[in-house]
Amino acid sequence: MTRKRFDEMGCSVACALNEVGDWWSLLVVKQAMLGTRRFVDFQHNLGIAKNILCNRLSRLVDNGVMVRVDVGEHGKRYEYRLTDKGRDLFTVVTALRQWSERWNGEKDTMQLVDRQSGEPLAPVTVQNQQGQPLTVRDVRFVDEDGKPLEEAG
Amino acid sequence: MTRKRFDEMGCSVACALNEVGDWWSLLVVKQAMLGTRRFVDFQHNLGIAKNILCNRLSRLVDNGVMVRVDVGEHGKRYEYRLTDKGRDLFTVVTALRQWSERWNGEKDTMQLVDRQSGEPLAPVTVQNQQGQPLTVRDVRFVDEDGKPLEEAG
DNA sequence: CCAGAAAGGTTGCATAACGAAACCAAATAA
DNA sequence: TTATTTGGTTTCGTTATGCAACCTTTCTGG
Repeated sequence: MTRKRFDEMGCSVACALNEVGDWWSLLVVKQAMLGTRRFVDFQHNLGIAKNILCNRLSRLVDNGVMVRVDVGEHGKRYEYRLTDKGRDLFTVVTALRQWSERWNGEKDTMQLVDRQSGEPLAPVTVQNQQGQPLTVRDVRFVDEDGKPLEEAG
Repeated sequence: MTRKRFDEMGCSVACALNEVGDWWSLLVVKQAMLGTRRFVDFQHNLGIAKNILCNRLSRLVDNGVMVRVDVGEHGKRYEYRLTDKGRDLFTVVTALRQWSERWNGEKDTMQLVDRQSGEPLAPVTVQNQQGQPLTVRDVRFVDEDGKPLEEAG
């Protein structure tokens, strides 16, 4: 019995979850955003089992989220770094972090600030073209022809 | 061997993933945002096994992301609806959707538009207090005292 | 009212994912 | 040279997942 495949459901959310939807992948990406690059550092900072970490890094590399860079003199020392695709997950990770802090309280000692001003970040929001924030009730789901979807039932 | 617990790692991202970090939870939430409320509708629209769906809905209710509302005349017909906490995941789901569309191409027939103007949404971004978009390189990670973190190693 | 279908689960079983620890080869440090 | 670090793989036991069958209560058609 293989896990349900999410990349053929015709849903981009499912497709994204197929790549980073397991328990560990986004945490590895988040850790990489903090500057971690070496296998052992991921292992110690996350408290993840070695085989799982090995598997996750391989999957992230296969999916183009990270790259394995050879930094050894004779080729047996590696670094794992984010690609542009991986760095682009910053929005997702930050939205998730803020959501957790809003609803579960401040459980994180770490804070993110604007490097230039030193001020904390603004809450991540969905916005329209004019930059006004939108809730899920302010949007409509339409198909490719622009017709509204009624797929509740 | 129980799964690694993410809610005691001192990381709000991990804490969030502890609640919605499995393969299915965010898809259930996304489906609820489309208007789905009934057990069988989730089942058919997602193609999820009944016991898994049952388990996920229970977990989402336990975590305050959804509520089970009794809609039967004599109490055996239910609806599952998003709470405010659940609706607040709209940002996360939308960021994930847009990320997937940017990097994996348009695999979704569905589009989100502003209900008022009918225009497509703006890309979700992390912003500073002035509303200027920030990448991961534009931010600094600091501890509670404002001192920069150097936890790469 | 009665038969059948539908809603919302639960249970059993087989397979896949996961975690901890042991083991291992190459490269580096002492 | 020996010890240690790095980046894994293997083994084994537990947990998660998928599928199908079953079960109870509630609608629905006649």
